[in-house]
Amino acid sequence: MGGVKSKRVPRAVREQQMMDAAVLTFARRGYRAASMDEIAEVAGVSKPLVYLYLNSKEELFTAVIQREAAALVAAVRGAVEQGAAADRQLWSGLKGFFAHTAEHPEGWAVLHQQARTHGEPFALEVAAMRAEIIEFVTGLIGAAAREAGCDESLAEREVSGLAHALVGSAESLAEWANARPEDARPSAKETAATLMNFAWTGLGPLMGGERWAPGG
Amino acid sequence: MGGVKSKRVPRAVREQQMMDAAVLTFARRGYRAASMDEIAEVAGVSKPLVYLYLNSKEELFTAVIQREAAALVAAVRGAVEQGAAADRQLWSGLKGFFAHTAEHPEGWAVLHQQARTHGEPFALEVAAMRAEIIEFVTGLIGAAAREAGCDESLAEREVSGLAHALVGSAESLAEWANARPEDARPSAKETAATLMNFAWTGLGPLMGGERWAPGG
Amino acid sequence: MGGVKSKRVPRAVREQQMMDAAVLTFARRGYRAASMDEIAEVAGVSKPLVYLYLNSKEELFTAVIQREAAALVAAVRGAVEQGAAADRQLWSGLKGFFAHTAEHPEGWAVLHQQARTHGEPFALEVAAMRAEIIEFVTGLIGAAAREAGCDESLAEREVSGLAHALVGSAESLAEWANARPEDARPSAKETAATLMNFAWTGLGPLMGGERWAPGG
Amino acid sequence: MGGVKSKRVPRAVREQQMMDAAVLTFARRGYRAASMDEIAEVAGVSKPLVYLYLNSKEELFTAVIQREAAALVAAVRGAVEQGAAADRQLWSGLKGFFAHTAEHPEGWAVLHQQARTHGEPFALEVAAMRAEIIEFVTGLIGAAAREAGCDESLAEREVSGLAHALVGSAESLAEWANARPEDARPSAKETAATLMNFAWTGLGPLMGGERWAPGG
DNA sequence: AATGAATGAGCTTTCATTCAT
DNA sequence: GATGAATGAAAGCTCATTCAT
Repeated sequence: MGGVKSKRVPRAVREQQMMDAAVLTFARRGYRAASMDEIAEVAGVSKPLVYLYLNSKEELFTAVIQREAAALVAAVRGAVEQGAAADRQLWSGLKGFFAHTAEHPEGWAVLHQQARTHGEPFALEVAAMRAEIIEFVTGLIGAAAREAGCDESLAEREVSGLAHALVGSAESLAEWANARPEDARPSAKETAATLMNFAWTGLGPLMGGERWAPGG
Repeated sequence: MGGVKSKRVPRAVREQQMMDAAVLTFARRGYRAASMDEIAEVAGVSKPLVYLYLNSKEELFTAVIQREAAALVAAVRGAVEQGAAADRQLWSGLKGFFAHTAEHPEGWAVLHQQARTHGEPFALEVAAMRAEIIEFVTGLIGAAAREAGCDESLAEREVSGLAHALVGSAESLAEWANARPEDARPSAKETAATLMNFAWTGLGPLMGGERWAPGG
Repeated sequence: MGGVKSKRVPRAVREQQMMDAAVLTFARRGYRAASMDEIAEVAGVSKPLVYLYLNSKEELFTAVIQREAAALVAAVRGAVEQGAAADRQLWSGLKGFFAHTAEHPEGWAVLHQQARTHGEPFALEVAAMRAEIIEFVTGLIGAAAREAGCDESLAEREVSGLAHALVGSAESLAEWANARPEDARPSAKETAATLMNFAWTGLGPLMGGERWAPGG
Repeated sequence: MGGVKSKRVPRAVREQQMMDAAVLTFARRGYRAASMDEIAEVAGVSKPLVYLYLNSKEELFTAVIQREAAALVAAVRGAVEQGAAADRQLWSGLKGFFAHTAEHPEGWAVLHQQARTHGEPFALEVAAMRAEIIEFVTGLIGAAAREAGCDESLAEREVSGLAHALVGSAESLAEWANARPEDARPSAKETAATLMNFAWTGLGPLMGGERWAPGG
């Protein structure tokens, strides 16, 4: 591996190559089992160069987490139909989320599986990203409540729980979708639809035949 | 830990002590970062004894996973009100689930965070347990559909997605609840209620003021 | 392994069982790689009992070497036709030697391969046995010289070298014979004949058509 | 040992230093008892470097065996007077053999004592080298037979036995010579002469006063 | 006469990290 | 900008040996 030997590459580019290699390797082996040797080899450079640019395994991992987290948030934010109704905003955001996690399965695996399970410093990094998304969803739920004209009926705390449940189920579904064999893997749209039906309509009404549908 | 030095303990007992220590240590450090030295120390025995009884780190981890998975499944099964309506069964099962994960946070962390992220052999162990629960939930959704008189309206595949979404959101909530500071941690009942409202009623109806409530 | 569980066996018998197990295990694994655990298991007893009777791995090995060495010397001495001509004595002694090493391949392997290659204390034990045999052979060569009427013609030192060469070649042949596949393994008599032709007649005369034969 | 601290040595050189150290240590302690720690220390490097270059104890041992075997075969081949009469060829080859084993006692000990007694993979390595030499000796015996005009008189199988006996006795003598105290150690020439007298002339004729001598 | 329970010490191996060029 | 050479520290695992019964 390591592809074509390309010497004398500018620092910024090399750093990205190293982080790409790191994402792959962390996803494949797990944080601890991934060795700097393998990362360097996959990146096609010598180990000292990795240290020269990224300083240490911890810093490298942190850098990777931050890069992947930022990319994910950007993808979601970019997908949301700003100004639309709450359910439409959620729907579009979810499509963006599932599309990104499907296109970057290793990045998602690093964020969702590795970063959260290998010590506080890394977990906090992910928590920060998650907080951003939770805040966004919380806002949406509040907006939906106002749209429905039900002021005060939802306690702050209840909303927080709901937002966590929603985000959590989205994360679970993303992992589940990526783990499926390629030929049975649902599209981002399908996954988002499943979640909207589940979370917006609710199982009870669903049983009664109701469905959520992307409205006007 | 390490507690009182109790020498000459029968094998069966020592094995449980070792597995207790292992659960704690795997949860605290992660599978790879947990050292057999630390596990032995926490168990209050020498390392060779751990190897004598549990053979290797992998086997110890597997044994731990199996024990914790069995305990969790037993807790959920034991909590379900058999014969009740589908929503009541789900409600009681969820209470059992959240109660168990709250009482055994390390066991839950090992199952949810460690076992699934450190290689196929371990992940498969958890997958087997998960399959058991998914099957149960799938059955409940089917029952609910029949109760509501909506034959055929739910495709096999849609049900599977919904079951995954439900179980996934329960897992996420359990993790979230356990991660909260102790004084802000919701009770199992509260967490179960949040999830029932979210998943059974649905966000849409919820906004309209509807609530799910444990019916007669 | 370990055969039938026979409890409460007198010490002398148990010790022999243990040494049998040790011979087998040392031959199979080598001195260092043979574990006291395996020896105890093969002997069908618990490890502490081995220590109670044989004290340590070193002492066990020493005891094994001494027993096997004594048995081999006894076999050779018993086979020699006392009073016969020198070449007949050698011939009968060699037959005894090859017969014993063929019937006790593990014992021979321990003496020849293990005892000599794992430190002075053990090597000396074998050297003592070897000295006994070398002395016997040296005597035979001296006798042969007298029979042939060639006094003084053989220096002390030359005789010693010849005796070593003869014994060494016998040892090599024994190892070689035991290492052959069972169906191609020569009998003790055949091996002894090969050696007599080689060592007594000599390759030169042999080429001229001469052969050694067990004379009257 | 460990000698002068010479830092930053090219890999090829270091590898030879490590193998030198390994030969010494394996000969002194035996394969199993030799620790990688001691080998590294004798080589004057850190243990990880030994692993970096030689990969594992098994591979290191194999590399050592192959190097020493090749050196021994080269020494013998180089010493043989090609084209001379069969006995002269044998005589010169033996001198080369005993000279090499005397100059490289540790290498010889590793080949003869350690490699053959620590498991198939290593034993096969030595067997391959031995087969080369046996083949050479077999050829010589055949040539001698032709020179003496005795066609057909020697069965294939008998020749094989004789070659093994000859090589075996040479090996035994080499070991014996190296084991003697330095002041009583025979020269390579003396040892070769002893063996020629023993093996070529034969004890019987020898007793009658005949001697083998390096002919014209 | 015999054993289940237990350990100190040591081994092979790996890894994150640095130095000198 | 880039690397071959090198290591301190620790991890998983095993073994000879002993204690208490």
